[in-house]
Amino acid sequence: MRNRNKPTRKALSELEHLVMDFLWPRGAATAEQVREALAARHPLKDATVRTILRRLEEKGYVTHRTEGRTFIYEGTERPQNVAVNAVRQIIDRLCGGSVEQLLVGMVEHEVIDRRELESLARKIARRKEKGN
Amino acid sequence: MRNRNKPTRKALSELEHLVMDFLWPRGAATAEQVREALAARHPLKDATVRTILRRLEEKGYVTHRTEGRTFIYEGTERPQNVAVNAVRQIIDRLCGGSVEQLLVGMVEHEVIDRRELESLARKIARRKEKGN
DNA sequence: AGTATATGTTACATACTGTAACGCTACAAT
DNA sequence: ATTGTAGCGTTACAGTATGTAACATATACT
Repeated sequence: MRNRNKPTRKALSELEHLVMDFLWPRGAATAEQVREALAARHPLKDATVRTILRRLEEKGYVTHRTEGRTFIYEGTERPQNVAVNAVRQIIDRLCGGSVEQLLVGMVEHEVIDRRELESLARKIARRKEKGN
Repeated sequence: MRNRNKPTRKALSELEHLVMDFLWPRGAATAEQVREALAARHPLKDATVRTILRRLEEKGYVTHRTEGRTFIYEGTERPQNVAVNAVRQIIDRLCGGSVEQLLVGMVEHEVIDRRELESLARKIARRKEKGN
């Protein structure tokens, strides 16, 4: 019901996503490390990788600090947060703002089983009961 | 855990979304009716509207049948289904495939309250118990 | 000084979006 | 039968996004 107005970052492109997939679990990395990591499935010149990193920074998904003359990039937000923001928008645009509608749909489409959902919800409710 | 492989339709652009926002609750409409509906907030030439409808059809969001020489457009899928597919992808790409991660995030970011979630889940579990 | 390395700047083809003009055809009114 | 009109088909075109990278520059070693 409420509406926490997050800055609504621009969406990630496919390649940008690939980079984040490496950066997120990893925490931080240099352009060269990113390039090496992607090299197997997606070989790119270093200039290309740096372009992507720069664009990611423009979009607000990463920041960098300098260490010597090397840029160390790091995600600004955890992927789940990005996920939540995206889902929030989906709920607003496609489910008339109703989380219930989404959950019902997810159960109907077997994204999650109704029993699983119930036990998960219970677990989350308990877990959050005291002290975050 | 399972992975119902939906065709992964291309995402809706802003304007396409506007059109669907009219088409979905409405059920079906002609290009002209769409144009009239959007006219207030977003005046467009009929050719433009028809372009959008054609693109929507290419993307698989609508179909049309002919009535006389007029095209009647209609959504192929309910918005909640589109939502569920989108969320499915988000879960895969951003939550490591874990619905739980998403739900936890949603509670943490107050997209839904933990108690609400629990009671909703309970309600859904009950409701779906018999029938369907 | 020369070489390797890291960043800065600029480019460019393709695709996607918003926007629409122009042209053709079938039906309605004269 | 002629012609205006409503409605579709085809084509266009500028702006932005995306994938991809070359070339220029600065700096740190050797």
